[in-house]
Amino acid sequence: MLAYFAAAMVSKIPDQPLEIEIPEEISGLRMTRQRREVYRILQQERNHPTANDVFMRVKDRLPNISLATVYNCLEVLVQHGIIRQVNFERESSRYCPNLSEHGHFHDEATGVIHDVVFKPGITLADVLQLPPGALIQDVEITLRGKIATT
Amino acid sequence: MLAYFAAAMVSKIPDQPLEIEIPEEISGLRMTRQRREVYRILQQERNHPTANDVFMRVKDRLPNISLATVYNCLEVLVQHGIIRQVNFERESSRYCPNLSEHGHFHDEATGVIHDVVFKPGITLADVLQLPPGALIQDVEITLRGKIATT
DNA sequence: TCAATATCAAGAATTATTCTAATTATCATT
DNA sequence: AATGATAATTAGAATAATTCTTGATATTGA
Repeated sequence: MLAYFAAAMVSKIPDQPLEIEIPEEISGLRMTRQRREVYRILQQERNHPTANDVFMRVKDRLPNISLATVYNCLEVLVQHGIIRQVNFERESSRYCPNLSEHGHFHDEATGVIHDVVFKPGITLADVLQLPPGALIQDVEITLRGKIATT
Repeated sequence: MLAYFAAAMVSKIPDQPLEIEIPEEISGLRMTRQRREVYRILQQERNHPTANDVFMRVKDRLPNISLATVYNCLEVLVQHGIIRQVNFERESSRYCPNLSEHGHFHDEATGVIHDVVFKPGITLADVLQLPPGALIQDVEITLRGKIATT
């Protein structure tokens, strides 16, 4: 019994970064338990997880959550501009809490996805010849390649 | 009977642009009948058709072609760098014979897809902060928005 | 011509995602 | 706290694009 309590206490020591506080509401969206945990995982796992990745991780805290709910949560978070959805070719969508304007470099050798930002002071409109009158609502810049090993 | 022949002759007058000649082989890829017709349609229809769009059009000339074959043809043409595959969000892939470096602006109001090029003299490496050693194999720049109606 | 290889067709299988219907939780009022 | 209204969640079925499988055809090279 003592051993059981000790184990329980030990297991409470966080091996993850300190828990992130998430408010009751973000951008007018009520943070339900499921949405909160989904969002928390995106904050912690910065490696652009898929819906299924999130599902597997979130089950630690909400064992009864369904994959459909994870999809629902991710969708509503995207719709409210709280996270971004990122697509590579026709692979599963990935999700990312980084809202600043950035693209993604997909290292084919390792599978790692790196965020890529513009050089300071440069914006997309500076470099592209857009159709006259174009009003841009969303931009996706995706690069595939490898990182040279020195 | 005469009327029938006359109608048949009239129907032979091309309403499409003059037929495009396609060589026996492109980039080391043998142009079979199916590949040739698929490629011809991409050359003619510059509106970024989906595999199914191509399938419907190609059936005029090859009534027995299957959708699987259209997918096969498109895939092998992409693999040989003869055409490009373009993805918008999670919609059906679209295909495009324009090989020059360019992005795509998707007008949400009309559904029209415009090719977008860099301003002269500017290349992507000029404007992005890439991870050190990054070797880029492929770039996808996708914009969504509307065209302002003056 | 004949064998080896490549391509094609038809339909089944796969996979990510969305939908449906039933249940549960939350909120605003009393 | 009970009540009704609304929103969220669940489980599993449905969907749609694409890929796979298998057997048939076509093409090439000897």
